[in-house]
Amino acid sequence: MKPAAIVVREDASAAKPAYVLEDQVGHLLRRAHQRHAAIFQERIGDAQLTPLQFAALVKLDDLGEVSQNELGRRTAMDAATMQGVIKRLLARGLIDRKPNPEDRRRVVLSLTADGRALIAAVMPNGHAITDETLAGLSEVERRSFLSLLKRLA
Amino acid sequence: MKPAAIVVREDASAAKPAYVLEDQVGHLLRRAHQRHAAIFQERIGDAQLTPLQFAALVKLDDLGEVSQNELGRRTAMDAATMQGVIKRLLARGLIDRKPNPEDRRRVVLSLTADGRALIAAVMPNGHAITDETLAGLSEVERRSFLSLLKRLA
DNA sequence: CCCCCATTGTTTGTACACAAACGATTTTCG
DNA sequence: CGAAAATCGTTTGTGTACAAACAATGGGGG
Repeated sequence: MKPAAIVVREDASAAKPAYVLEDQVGHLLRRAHQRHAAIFQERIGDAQLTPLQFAALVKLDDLGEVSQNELGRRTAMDAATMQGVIKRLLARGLIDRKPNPEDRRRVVLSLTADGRALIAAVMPNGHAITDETLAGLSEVERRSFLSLLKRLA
Repeated sequence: MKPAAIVVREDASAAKPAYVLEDQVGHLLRRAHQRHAAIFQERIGDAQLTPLQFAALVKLDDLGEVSQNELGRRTAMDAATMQGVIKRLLARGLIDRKPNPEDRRRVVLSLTADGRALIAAVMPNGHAITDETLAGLSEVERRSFLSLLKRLA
């Protein structure tokens, strides 16, 4: 005869592990990113400036002159996305764009005076945004979180 | 006379804190999310299924019947985004949609047999995706990271 | 009962995000 | 040298993401 123990838990704990959406990294990363975007928009101080546009300006400020694809690599945007970002920054007169005489495939991007002024003005807000996003974590937790996140990215 | 120590470091460490794009939470969250999306697409096992569509199906599987806005709240999508997701799932015949007789503003969403079959088939891949995204972190680090991330989201 | 207000789902417009295919160039290598 | 391969920037198409405005409906409070 079959011992009862054999069928115990067939329906409960022994079942396949539940897929709890709220516990999945992907879902949590998406929500954290959404929250950050909301904080950014509210705090950056320039209603038109988006996170990607800000990132492009910051990198351009660092690098001086770069090609479009190179800037894309430094800011983790693909070439197609870069198109739109550059177009909008050009339209606002924040960046300059000219052909590269040494390589006719490339363009040379750089900040305009307006671009430099804007980035200088909103840079402190960038720090505040990072801070506000991490509010709720202690100093130690922040360091730990950022270090782990960096390894995932 | 002025002691030299007073002006030491005026230009270097004492300058305003540098804004290093690569160290900002927002940028890291964005990149981690990008990487996760790439892993998802490669591993989910259904070329048409996106992370949001998968999330909607999972929640619908949990809840049985829900309204569109309610499903949006449970999956962190706003009403406008939900429109597109629902439209594509309907087009593929994975979900069903009918009016709610008790409230003529609402619709009732539920999985079709095809939807249930698909979600059952790809659920294990969902776990594998979470796992692969967290590869590189130890068990302890994963738990720590997820717990901190959850507090940010 | 009726007016105010909240909620539901929809539409429009802007901005990422990426695959895929393209022409123009530059580089590499046989 | 010259053909193949790689890189650069562009375009098209699909799919999030969200603000803002909308009509239709539902739920009170006076």
